[in-house]
Amino acid sequence: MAEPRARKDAARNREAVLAAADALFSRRASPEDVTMAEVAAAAGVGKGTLFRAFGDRAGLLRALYEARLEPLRAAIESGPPPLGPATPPRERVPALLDAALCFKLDNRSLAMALEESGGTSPYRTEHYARWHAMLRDLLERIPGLGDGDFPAHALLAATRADLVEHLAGEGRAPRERLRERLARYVERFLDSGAPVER
Amino acid sequence: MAEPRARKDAARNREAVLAAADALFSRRASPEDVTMAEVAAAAGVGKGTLFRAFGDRAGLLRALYEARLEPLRAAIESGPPPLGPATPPRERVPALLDAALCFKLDNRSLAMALEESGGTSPYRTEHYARWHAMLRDLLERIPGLGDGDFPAHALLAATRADLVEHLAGEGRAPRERLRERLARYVERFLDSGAPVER
DNA sequence: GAGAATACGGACCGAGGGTCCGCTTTTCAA
DNA sequence: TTGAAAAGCGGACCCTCGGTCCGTATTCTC
Repeated sequence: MAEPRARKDAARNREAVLAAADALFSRRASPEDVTMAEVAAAAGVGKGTLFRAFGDRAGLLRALYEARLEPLRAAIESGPPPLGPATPPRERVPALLDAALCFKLDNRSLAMALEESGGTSPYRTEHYARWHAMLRDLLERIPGLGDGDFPAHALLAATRADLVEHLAGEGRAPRERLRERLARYVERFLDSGAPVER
Repeated sequence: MAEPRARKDAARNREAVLAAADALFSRRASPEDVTMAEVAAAAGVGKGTLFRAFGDRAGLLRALYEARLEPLRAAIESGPPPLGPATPPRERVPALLDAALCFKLDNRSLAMALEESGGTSPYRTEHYARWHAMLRDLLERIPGLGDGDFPAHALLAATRADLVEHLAGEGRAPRERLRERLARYVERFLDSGAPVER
């Protein structure tokens, strides 16, 4: 369990790789054509080092993703409203989905690489489980909506990386327009079933 | 433009490949581990033939998918209600989405292979464009719902192959339960915004 | 400062998608 | 019917890429 603490050259190289990969994925259009050898070269490191540090391609992607996700995660777990835990579910759900969308917009190629690129299903990751569980719980706390499990999946599916890419890529729809459209969609769903107000 | 008509051995081989691939993809758990060489071998054909007939892996997948989709497509374009064109939008939308879900359930590995496996975005395919356009138009014909473009994407996203696989795979949720959950979700969306009746 | 532990890196491997080209089959016009 | 050009065949071959291996270099510990 306890990590025996990394040697300092190992730590340095790990950071170098992370930085290099980060840069490469931002620069390149398609995540497919960033090769592991390239990442290693860009980081000034051998392939062996890269693979020892991250296990395999998926591991590198996951580490990168997790790193970029960190601030958002913090904001959700202990930040101020509307993302933080003090927000009532009815407002927090749209806020979370908006945040997810923005994250995908800001990290398009990386998100694509992780969610789509072969082999590993995006639904089997730990962070998807977190998002889904949180959303499900919030939904079930909103009166009038019943079971939140499927809706949570369905709403998250509306923010999937390749859909976002499809809608935002090539200068199709500007960021704000997309956010608005998603917001309207979510709102419509939340308003249904519970004609509480008005 | 005009296809110069295929030679008969070419036609025969094309069918053989299609059949072999169909069988292989049904048999195998993950689409990833059906190799092109394998397909060729199973069809009793050389790799060259396979690639000449379908261009590349994605082409083969597309052709297979299109073939399996054909009956459904016919039912939608000219069949009886609730899928056919005579159905009023309010009932046709749920019917279409249910049909999409069932199709994914019945063709899990193939759908996974096509939608997910690297390179080509599932959103750039011609058949996605058809589904989306149809759904969008229907939605916009339902009073009270405004722009149907994004909702059409979002609703279709709820039937994506890997999500379906995630929910149905490993004997998690039985077919009927999934259909019901999707139906409820769609219904909730359609009921909102337009408190027409009641 | 010595020895053990750990990490380095790039040569190497295997798999799989895709191509090439000499040979066979089909087609079609005479 | 026939013969030659067009179309197709197939599997050896190539190349890229993820991943491994191992002799060498660096770091840690005492």
